[in-house]
Amino acid sequence: MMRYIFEEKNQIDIKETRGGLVLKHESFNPTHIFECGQCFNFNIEEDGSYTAVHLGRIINVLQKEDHVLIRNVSLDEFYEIFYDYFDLGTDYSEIKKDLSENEILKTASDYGYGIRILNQEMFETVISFIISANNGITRIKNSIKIISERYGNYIGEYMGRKYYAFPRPEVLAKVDPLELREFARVGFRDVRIVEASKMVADGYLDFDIDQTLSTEDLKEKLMQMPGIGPKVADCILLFTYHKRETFPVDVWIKRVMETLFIGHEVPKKLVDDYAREYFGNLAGYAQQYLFYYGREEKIGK
DNA sequence: ACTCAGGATGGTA
DNA sequence: TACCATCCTGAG
Repeated sequence: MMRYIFEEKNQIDIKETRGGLVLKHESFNPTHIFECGQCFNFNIEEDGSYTAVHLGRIINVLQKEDHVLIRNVSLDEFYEIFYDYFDLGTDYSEIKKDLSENEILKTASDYGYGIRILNQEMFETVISFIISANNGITRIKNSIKIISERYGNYIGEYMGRKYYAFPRPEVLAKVDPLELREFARVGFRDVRIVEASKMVADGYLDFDIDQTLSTEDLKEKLMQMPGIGPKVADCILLFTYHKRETFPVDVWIKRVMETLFIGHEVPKKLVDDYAREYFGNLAGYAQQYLFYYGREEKIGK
């Protein structure tokens, strides 16, 4: 496992220029990172760049010919906040190499080259994936946007658009579910969101303590919260708690696994067992490559 | 007009 | 323990 980890931050090639930060990296593709289904906090600009909000900062990322241009953050901010967010301490070329021993994963990881798993903020991830239950990406993003605009703090403007931070748990905990439903269009997820917010506001989750729990125990703990079942819990484990051996099974990844690996329809739990057995501690990465590849290419559909 | 979407929940067998 | 109908909403 250690061989996938870089130890020094200075191993990435990034320089400050007047146009922004120039990042030269063999495994970093903004489109694949933001469109592979792991996050909902970004906005696509006219020039093809992605603007995302993370921990109260607005960052813009644009793919150029031989580098990635990162705008609106200083080099210090980048190292301080976004190095971890973009998981830059992990060696994805090594992960791809290992996964590529399997032909299907070679195809999928070549297809989704430059995907990186974002290390996202806890509360925002919890609420975002509670909203994601039986929901579509467009509507999920829209709900989160409205919640931020209505209950979050104003951060600033970028490329003509105003941005707001995702609200703190204490704020969402006091919101009337009916109001949430009316404005954010979250439907039957309204009470789940407020109740889960109350638990987080009361300190039910603690990143450092939770981190010491086994993946299995932490999953059970997460599933005690309203709106969090097996799949949502897995997403939180993978995208917030760095539990990369997790393999969230949604309808897409289920179809992909049944079509490309298993050969016939099986219950979701079996897909999970199969994948975790097959991919081991790289299951989370494999899931992202397979999900992106499968959804874009409509595999099994 | 109509289906169904990146599941969770509560009830039933 | 394993299934199953039901749950808001609106994009396609």
